Amino acid sequence: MNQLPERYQRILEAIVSGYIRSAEPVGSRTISRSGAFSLSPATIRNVMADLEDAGLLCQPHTSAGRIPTDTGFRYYVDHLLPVDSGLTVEMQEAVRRACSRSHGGIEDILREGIEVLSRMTPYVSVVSLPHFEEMALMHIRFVRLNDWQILAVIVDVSGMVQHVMFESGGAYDQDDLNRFSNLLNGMVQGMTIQGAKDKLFARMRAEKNEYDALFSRFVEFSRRVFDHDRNADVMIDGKLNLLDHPEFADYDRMKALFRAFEEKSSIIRLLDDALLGEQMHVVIGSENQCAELQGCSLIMAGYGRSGQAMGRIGIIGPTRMEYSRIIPLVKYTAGVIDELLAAR
Amino acid sequence: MNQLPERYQRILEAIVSGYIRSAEPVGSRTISRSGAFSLSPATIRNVMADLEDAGLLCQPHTSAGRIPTDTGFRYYVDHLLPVDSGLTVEMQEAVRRACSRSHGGIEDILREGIEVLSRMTPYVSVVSLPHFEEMALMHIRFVRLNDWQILAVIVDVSGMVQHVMFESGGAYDQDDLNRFSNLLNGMVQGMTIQGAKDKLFARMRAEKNEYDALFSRFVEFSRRVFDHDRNADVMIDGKLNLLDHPEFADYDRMKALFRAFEEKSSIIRLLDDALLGEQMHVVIGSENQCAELQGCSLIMAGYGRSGQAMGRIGIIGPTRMEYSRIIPLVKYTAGVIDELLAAR
DNA sequence: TGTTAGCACTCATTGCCGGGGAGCGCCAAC
DNA sequence: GTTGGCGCTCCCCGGCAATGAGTGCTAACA
Repeated sequence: MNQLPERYQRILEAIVSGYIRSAEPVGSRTISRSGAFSLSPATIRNVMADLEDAGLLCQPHTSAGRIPTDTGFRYYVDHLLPVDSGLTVEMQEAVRRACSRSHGGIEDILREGIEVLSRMTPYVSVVSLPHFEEMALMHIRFVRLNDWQILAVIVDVSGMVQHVMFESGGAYDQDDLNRFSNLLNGMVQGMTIQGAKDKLFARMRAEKNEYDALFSRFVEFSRRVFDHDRNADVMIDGKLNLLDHPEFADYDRMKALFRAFEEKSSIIRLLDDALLGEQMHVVIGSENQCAELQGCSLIMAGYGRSGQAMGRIGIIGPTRMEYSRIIPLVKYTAGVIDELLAAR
Repeated sequence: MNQLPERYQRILEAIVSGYIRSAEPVGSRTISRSGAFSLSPATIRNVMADLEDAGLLCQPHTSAGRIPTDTGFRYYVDHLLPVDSGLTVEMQEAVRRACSRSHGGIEDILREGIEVLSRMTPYVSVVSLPHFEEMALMHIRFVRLNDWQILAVIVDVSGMVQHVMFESGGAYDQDDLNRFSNLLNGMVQGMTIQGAKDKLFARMRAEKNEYDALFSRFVEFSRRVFDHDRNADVMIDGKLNLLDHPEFADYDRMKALFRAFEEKSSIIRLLDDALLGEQMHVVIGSENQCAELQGCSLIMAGYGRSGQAMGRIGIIGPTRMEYSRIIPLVKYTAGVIDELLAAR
């Protein structure tokens, strides 16, 4: 989209932010009387007609005001967003306090993060967890629960803990398991789950040692951890917020939306699709391919440690979203998470 | 409620099940033509007027058919429920297969349980987890993650696993921690969390041993596990099912309902309120005190091990619910869970 | 005494119509 | 390039009548 003349930009900006505020089509009179322009409605109408020809505005029906098209919102986000971020010190404080409250693993930090986001905005907040299989292993340990059950606890460097319970199929006391844990730790520490799995299988074929039976059992049962439910890879908070927006007042629309949140898979795809390289990513309206999420925009930012992207945190709302406030907010939140991860 | 004459019972039964099927007020003509009675609409009307006087039926407006009141549903459930349970062998099989699929802890079993319930019915399924604090401890173990972080893994007899991460505040190698784990296990195994906490505090005051610093740290940080979020004590599945029922087509009503599911606290209260002694418990319509859940009924059953109640599993739906199918289904599911718990 | 047919009545729902109002496009004038 | 004016379109809303389902009541019948 090539640059628009100054006046056109200002009028587009007025229409977009007016529409964001009111959720109603914006008419020429409204803009003329807003005081920002000393132009008559007729003049504004001419400009609006041109903006409509350019595909930035549209009319719900012949005699209604204009609303921005997705392209119009895109132009607004790319060129017209107020530099004054609208991110107050109070908001920054709230985000930082919430995220720092948790002393637990990364999962807790992220949960607090989306929780504060959906409390501070009238939208839905989402976050994708680090992909467990791709993370580096920090620790594996086996715990003897009783004669026949063993618990394997697996911790990755980001502090995510997974556990899997399996039948031991033999008599092992805790000292056996401790030795085995130490052995395993020495072998796989720092590797990814996938890498560890490969190495273990290779080693298993190569040597027959005393831990063989237990060991193959562990590999077998740990598949439940490794091939774990991808739906658990995303957390969502504030779904109810969306019910307050007039664009979702339609029952079927709302149903589709909640179905998407329940399924989670389309949300995961949406978060994953964005190039992990970019810091901020804004998907506007029909730019997302998910049928249930038509009419929604998604603002997201990557988080991670030492430059390594681990996942994305973001906000989903109606296309008519307060971009000027949400974009810096999401960006700031991702930054806070980065800091907290770096400090571990 | 005293016993009604045979004909009154049969007509009430016809109205209730008709209303359950159609969600529409049932008129005298409909019943007369259903074939079950060789009575004219006029006669039926007389009976219906009497049933209305008795408080079992009501009319949405003067010239509409009748719908059952909550009292009417209660009478239906208590006296008229078909003995033929409506629980097919296929349904039993499906429940058993789903619950047995998980080889993990009790949490997985329960998750599969409510998942199959909400797939087999058009309602919401809920389950309360065993109260962690009241469960007997099976195992505590400490894992050294790195120089400054320690992970405590706590397993209760039902197989629920909780973990808490804390700063060690000193140098401990894994062997230290193993010794400490063994010591602790010897002390608290079989006790409830609450009992263990009390004992640990007493012991801490009495003796000063080499693990003191670490130990007090563990107690301090484990409060996060012990005083954990009660919202996690209930799982809910199939919320979307409710959107298909006409009684929740009203936007505000639906909003309130989803808010209740998001908050979870009222669901927990509802599940907890029922006397744990009773096997089956049916709460009909306004019998529940929760404002957001007006117009809903709840059918629940206790599950547990060796006669000891651990929690409750149930189904929430509109007052107009298929009681004849759901009551035996919930009962059966709870039974399957009992069996699986007994087998561990 | 229980059952039935008939009739008048009530009330929600639906479709239709017309007025009011918001907003636009176009045009002519400045 | 800007403005005022005019006619036009379309949504929205209230009123109105027709429809239909279902009731209560009453009188007649077995």
